[in-house]
Amino acid sequence: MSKGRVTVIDIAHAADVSKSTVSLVLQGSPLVNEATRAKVNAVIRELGYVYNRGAANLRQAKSKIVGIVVNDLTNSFFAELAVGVDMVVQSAGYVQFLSNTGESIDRQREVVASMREHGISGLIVSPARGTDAADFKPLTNAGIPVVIVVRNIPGAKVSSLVSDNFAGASAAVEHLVGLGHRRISFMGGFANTAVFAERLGGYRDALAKAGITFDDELVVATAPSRAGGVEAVGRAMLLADKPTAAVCFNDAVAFGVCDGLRARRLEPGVDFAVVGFDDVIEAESAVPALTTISVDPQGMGRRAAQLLLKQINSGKVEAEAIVSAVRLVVRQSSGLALDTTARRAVS
Amino acid sequence: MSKGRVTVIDIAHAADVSKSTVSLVLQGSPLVNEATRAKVNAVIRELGYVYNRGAANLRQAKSKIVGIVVNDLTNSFFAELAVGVDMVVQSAGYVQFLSNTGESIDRQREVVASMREHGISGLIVSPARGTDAADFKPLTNAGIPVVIVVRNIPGAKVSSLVSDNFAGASAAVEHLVGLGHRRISFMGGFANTAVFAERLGGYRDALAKAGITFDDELVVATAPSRAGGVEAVGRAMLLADKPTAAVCFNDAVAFGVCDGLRARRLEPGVDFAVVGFDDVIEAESAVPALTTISVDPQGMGRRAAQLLLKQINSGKVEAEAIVSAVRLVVRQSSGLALDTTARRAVS
DNA sequence: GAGATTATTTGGAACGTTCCAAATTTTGTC
DNA sequence: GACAAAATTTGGAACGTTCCAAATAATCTC
Repeated sequence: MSKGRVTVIDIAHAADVSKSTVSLVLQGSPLVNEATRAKVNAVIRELGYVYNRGAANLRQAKSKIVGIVVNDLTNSFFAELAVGVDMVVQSAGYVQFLSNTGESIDRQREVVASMREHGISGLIVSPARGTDAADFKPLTNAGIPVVIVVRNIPGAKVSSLVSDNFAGASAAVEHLVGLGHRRISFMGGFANTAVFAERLGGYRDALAKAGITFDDELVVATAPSRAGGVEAVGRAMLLADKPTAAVCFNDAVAFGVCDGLRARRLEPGVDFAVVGFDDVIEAESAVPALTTISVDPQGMGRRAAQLLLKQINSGKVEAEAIVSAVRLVVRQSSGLALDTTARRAVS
Repeated sequence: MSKGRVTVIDIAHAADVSKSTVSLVLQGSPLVNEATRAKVNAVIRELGYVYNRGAANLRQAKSKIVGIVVNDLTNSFFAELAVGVDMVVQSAGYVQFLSNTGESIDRQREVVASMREHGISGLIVSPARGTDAADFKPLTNAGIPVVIVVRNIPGAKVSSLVSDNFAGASAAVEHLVGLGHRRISFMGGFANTAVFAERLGGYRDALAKAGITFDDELVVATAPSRAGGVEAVGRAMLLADKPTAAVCFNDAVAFGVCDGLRARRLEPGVDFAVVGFDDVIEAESAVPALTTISVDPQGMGRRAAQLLLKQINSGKVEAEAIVSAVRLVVRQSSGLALDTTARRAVS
């Protein structure tokens, strides 16, 4: 009693009841008499008892732990996502294992295995590039619900929650066309990813609808990072028929594009229109404020967590695919209508 | 055998050995014969056995779980920190509970309690503002090592790892003085925090060493965010004797200061020198690139994790206070020497 | 106040692992 | 091939909880 941790049996002795009764109290069962409940609770506080969830799980096989693995926590988009998940998970009385894979498939496999050993009862994952659809089979086979977020994995028979990339890119193009642009570039992103394909699809579709013929040269794929954005501008500006606007793969790229423009003495939002994708937290306060497609990563995190919890509680592993609506947020980086700009430049 | 999960006993039966032997194999004990080991391992793979760490912990009272709670994961400084922790924790075979408190003391208390119930064997915490030194007493009493990072809590008898705020601010001032500045403002941060006090202390000390008298008006405390930086510039520019340079509480503030300067048609790094603090990932690629005090949050995360693991393994809870060295990284935002700038402006 | 109800409490037996002490097998020695 | 020594294997008994069936206590009914 002096050394080891305080257990339910210690409480039982001290409160002069059986361990079963203590257990009932712990679970807030209505079966126990108010007086005994009070007595037990008093002893619990007095002895500084701490509940051992591990032992409980062993018996009930139902942990209050979910796992979340993201491919790049360094990217504030994913950090926001994690925060969103954390919020709902926390208030549902769960706790989350969080791991960062840094886009490494091996690491991802390791952490998922480790989480499984630790008895997670659900998993949210933003998969590393190149993740195989079969990688989550063991989880689902064991009845552990999995929700894939952000990046879809074609063929995986698990739930997914991705943003409407097609509609987003499409809206960005429409916006630029509305401002008078016709040479619109698509900048950044790795070409062999599902997200890239979806966004590029939206871009092409909107161009077609506007009667603008698609020009291969205007899509410049680079790393989806700030540096990638800088590189993209560099390549695009080598063209004979230069673009006057760009829809970027994501906000990081968009910021890089702004940097690159400035390095060429072009002011984003004045001399060149740029639209981002994601609406990260800095997008609003940047100069110029970034016109972008808002996907509300924190909200996505919350929805993903809600979906996961729903599946955990319902006990059915039926896959559900949600595409999350996005909306265009017009700020300064896309500038005024082209005509106006032209007039200003002349005067 | 058909329904429930595969257990060590199932393996034992299938491999025709005892459960003890299986356990030995699982732990990689040298006591077991190579042939049996191979046989058991084969069966393990074949049956798709997954180790139940919960059950193991119950017996050994030694989990492979650490907790990490941060006050604001949305801030990329802390996200980086978490990634650093994750790296070493992962490769040591541990897994981490991560929770975000969003500066809420109540939430912090909740998650720490929850983590404790889940049996963490160590905790790394970047405490929410206003955390009481006594809050971690129960943990340490139970022999669970705690490492406080980033923000020190005076009086807490636990290990801590903070960056050398005094030296950092001091170096920033020296750098600016070296460039010829004499009206140097200190911008951003909440005045009632330990970190603020330390950085302001370094600032004052360096001013004194340079023979510049400290002017109260030049320290403008605001929220430690981008918006706070904008606000700070606004306030500082109301002064009769305006500053020509600023050392900022952190990089977020510094970016805000740049925004604010631009809004006033001043170019950071040309018309006004700004130095940040933290060296977040965007500092390098921003325009202008931010001169800042590099604290390498990811490195801090790694060191914190190493310290924690050391304490977990050694079994002693002796508190250790580490202050992590910082270094000045000169980029463009602090500009050229004042004279030069002046000459350029005239020409 | 006896019998029937209802409310409360309670000992085991799990859960899946590790540990211990002891049993068994193998190897070595002469 | 008998004995000792070393190597390997093995049954229980934990660990701290929850669950079940059953026991006990309290209340009601006439």
